[in-house]
Amino acid sequence: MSIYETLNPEQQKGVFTTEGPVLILAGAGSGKTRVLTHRVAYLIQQKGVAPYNIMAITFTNKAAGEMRERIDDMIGFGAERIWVSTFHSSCVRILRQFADRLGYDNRFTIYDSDDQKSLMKDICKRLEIDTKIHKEKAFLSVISSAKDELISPEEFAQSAVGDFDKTRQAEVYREYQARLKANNAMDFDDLIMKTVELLKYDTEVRNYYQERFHYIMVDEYQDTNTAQFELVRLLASGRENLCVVGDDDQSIYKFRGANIYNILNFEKHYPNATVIKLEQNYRSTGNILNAANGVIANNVGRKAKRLWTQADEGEKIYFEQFESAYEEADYIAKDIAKRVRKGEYAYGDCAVLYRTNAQSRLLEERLLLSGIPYKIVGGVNFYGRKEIKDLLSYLKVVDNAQDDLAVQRIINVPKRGIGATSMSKAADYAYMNGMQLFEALEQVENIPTMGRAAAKIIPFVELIYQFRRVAANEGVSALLQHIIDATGYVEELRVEGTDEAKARIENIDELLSKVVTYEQENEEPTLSGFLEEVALVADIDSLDENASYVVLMTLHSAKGLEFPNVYLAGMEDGLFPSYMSITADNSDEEIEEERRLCYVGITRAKEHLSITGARMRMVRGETQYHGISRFVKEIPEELLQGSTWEPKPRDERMFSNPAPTKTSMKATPLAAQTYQAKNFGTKIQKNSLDYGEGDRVKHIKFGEGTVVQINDGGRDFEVTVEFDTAGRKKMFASFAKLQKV
DNA sequence: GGTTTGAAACTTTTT
DNA sequence: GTTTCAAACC
Repeated sequence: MSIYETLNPEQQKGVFTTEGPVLILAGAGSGKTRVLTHRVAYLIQQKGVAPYNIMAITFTNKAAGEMRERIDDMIGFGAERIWVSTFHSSCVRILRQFADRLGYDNRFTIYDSDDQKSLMKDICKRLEIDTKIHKEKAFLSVISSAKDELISPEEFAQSAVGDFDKTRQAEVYREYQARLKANNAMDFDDLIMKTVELLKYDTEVRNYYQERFHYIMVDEYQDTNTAQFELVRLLASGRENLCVVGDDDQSIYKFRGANIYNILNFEKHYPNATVIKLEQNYRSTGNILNAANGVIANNVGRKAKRLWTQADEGEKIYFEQFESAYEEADYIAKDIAKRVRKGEYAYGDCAVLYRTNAQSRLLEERLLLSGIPYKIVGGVNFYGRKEIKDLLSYLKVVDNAQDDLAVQRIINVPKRGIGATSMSKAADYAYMNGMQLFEALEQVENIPTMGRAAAKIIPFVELIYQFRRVAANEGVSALLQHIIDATGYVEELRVEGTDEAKARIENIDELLSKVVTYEQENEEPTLSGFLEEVALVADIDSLDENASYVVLMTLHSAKGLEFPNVYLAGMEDGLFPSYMSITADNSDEEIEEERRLCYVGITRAKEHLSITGARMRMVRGETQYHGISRFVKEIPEELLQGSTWEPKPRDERMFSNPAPTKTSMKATPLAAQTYQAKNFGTKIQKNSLDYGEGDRVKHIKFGEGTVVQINDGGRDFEVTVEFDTAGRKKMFASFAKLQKV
């Protein structure tokens, strides 16, 4: 029996239709990855296509890795010659080869959003723009959108004529781009845009890649932006053996420039396209699927389709609205613990999904208290940590002397007595003479305004020279170790001795082992190669599905994943859909995007789905009151169990408005449902302390300790605790949430 | 030049 | 509730 017989007829069609443009509309859980991997196998085994001629593009490294692994299993030898990678790494690979044709050095640096922000800050200073009025972030977002649409600084300036604000943006954009180039750096958007430029204007390069890639496949096509569309179009032009897979109902990255019309209008771009719909779902139970269908049916402007399954109805969806976010988190933690205890699920089968990263804190607290192993995806990226960025900046300076930003970052880390004044003198001198910062530092004795600081700068320059000599003779890991030793970075942390410093050292150790892994896994490890790999990883890439912990993440991060037991937390109007989307000018569109996000969330669940919300929740230190998310009300009622959204008896002192009934809620304008009340619910129960001086207590972060002193601070008690490991801390009783042991 | 302190902004989502 | 950033102080 051939491997293709296990596929359903539509999936087979997707595999066997190899020539010409193909659009596969693949609903959630319809086996699109199976189709893509089988398609690759079919091309190689049945059509005799060389692996070398096949390209598959995804959005995350994780997706690319999984696809590569599955293809490896199917065809074995030769699979490594296929290009399976993300948009960004594909582009870097092309640019490392040909960036010199655009006037860059092929060893360019990749700037992350932190780097972008520092650069922008500097530019605003140079252009004398008051960042109190015009935010750096606003400029960056304008520039990013322009790049997504392939609008160059020059074109932007032309379209800005007569518009004062836009003219200023154009100037910033031009300067920003000039500085990136001077620093021999590209931001994320540049990676795509510059590759498109290269393919568009350099016939030789275009021909080279068009000759190379005979068959191109793109995953998650609904999330491509204009630049990515153009990139794919250029690579595929000629043969046009282009197969795109996507689901318009799962398009959730509009804010990042994703153009939903890329998928909706695919048949217009390619009139001879074959369109295949995968509507059979192999993931979820009937109830979960019907809930998802019920919600998404409220969107207009989508391709008609309806997912179905052969699976049983399964359990009903559990829904409950809690009084506070605290109780909600408590319920989720207890429910997970209960199900694991009963042997129903392992920790690794459970995922908690939410709209915003900020929601993770409460959940984390409860899980920690219940002793449930968990992992939070997103939030602070490993490579975003200070100590990691510092060390990476050393590597960057060694690799690319033009990277002013990296020089700026490390010149006084660890402290060398080179302060802001000296650095701005050096930066001004470099700016005046059209040289890079490091060049200016190399000839610091020529900087007239520089006084005694010069004596401190010379050893720094020498240090970098020394690192370069090491880099020339030894591997990346040896270089990094040398940098750590020579700068005394870890030593300084060790002397500090605090828990935070210890955590930093651990992170640095992890960085070292990542370098070693990189060296082992690559045939030709290089410093640039390592830095590139580091720049392009996303947090989700590190997720291991077989691990035994509960996963907490945003709905966005959850796309493409599946779990037997899923919790959708914070299903409240004003949080999800977000207040921003409800009040936006184009509210209808924004709400539809949120609804797609909800659809993504529901369809992550295989067997069991719990939907929860809270009436009361702290947002930015302010207590807010929310009604139940409108999306919950779009789920057919017969699919739900648990408490429905009938209002519960409520505390009259807290709510002066009459409780909305089920029918009146639908009619009530939103503003009435989502109101804020300052200082409500934050009153402290002053007599509620169940511990006293001398008692043993437990704190979430600091562990156990002894209460030394309790002071009546008026509105709250101020408690001093001597912790066994963390030392003496003073804290307010209402915040510390100490527990008597 | 470095450290401390207080105010202000922040949160929608990220390759 | 947390983080970031500037001013004031050492």
